[in-house]
Amino acid sequence: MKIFHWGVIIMMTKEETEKLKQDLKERGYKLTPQRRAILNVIIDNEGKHLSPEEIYDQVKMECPEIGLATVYRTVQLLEKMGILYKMNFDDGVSRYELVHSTEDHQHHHLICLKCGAIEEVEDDLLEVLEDRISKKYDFSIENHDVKFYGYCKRCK
Amino acid sequence: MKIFHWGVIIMMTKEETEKLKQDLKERGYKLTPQRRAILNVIIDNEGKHLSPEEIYDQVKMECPEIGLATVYRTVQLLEKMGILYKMNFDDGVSRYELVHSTEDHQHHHLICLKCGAIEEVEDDLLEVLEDRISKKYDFSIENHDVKFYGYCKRCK
DNA sequence: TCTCAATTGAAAAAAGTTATTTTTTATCCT
DNA sequence: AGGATAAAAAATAACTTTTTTCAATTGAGA
Repeated sequence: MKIFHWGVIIMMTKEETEKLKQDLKERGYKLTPQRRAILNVIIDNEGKHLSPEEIYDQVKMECPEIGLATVYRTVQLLEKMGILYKMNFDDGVSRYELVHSTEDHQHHHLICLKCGAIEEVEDDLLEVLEDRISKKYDFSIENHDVKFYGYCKRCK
Repeated sequence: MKIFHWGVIIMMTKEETEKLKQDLKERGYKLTPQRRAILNVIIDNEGKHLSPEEIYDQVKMECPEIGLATVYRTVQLLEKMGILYKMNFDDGVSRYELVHSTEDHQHHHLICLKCGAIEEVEDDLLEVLEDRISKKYDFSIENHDVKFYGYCKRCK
């Protein structure tokens, strides 16, 4: 386990690594050091919503010869496997976060218009609205994407 | 008024054109034929959520010598003036729609995962949720972006 | 260890968007 | 109307993010 000045770096446990290896194998994919390193960076930065470029910068510390294309390919793969969720905060890059297997709906995001901070909101409360829309528009809802723009406690 | 095989093309009325001219003048901008043509295309295609490229293709019928950069500059300007709203449906391009001055909140969108159709939903119903979030997270909400992904009546 | 398909890094290409430069034009002022 | 002037347009280049190509490498299983 590596320790940096700002705190403890969380890594995948042996069991998590085995689970990942298994998931990949089932689909005919391989567990390479690059893929493990990329996923580690994402786990280490939970809640930060890293872009491919940012993941690349971090992962190069562990894996200096890695290419940016590999990062793009890997996050795409992890998204397809349901391990990552791709999001867009209109800042010109795509950002990824870990899918929390405990939640059944995608959580909401609060985006500060001044400092750009992104906060996650567990609260859901959309069931009533979704039910109403499903019926009124004859549309079966699979997922939602809810963002609130405004000013955070530090900026308002 | 031009008639095409698929129906009637709606244009800005004299009054609307005058209003636009006025709005532009107040900010030191000019009403050029290109800007008028671009806005006409957007009005003609209400509900279609055109991308800059799509606007460009349409506007070239009226204005064959126009450049794509002019379309980009114009939609940016119209967005800054509060006439257009920029949106992102994760299909790789930004899309624009007219701001409806009658509604006080941005409406929601239903996006079909199969055919890609985008439907607008007037229903709001987010006040309760927004109140709760404002208090719980000490975050003042200015706007929201709510998308529901699923299957439309034709595809489900 | 051997084989083979999957994966990688490097570079080029694509795709979307923005900036630069020169020329044109809409508006304002007599 | 005509002329000055600042804004806008066209054309092109540049830029940014993401994807593709391809030869070389490597992981996983026999």
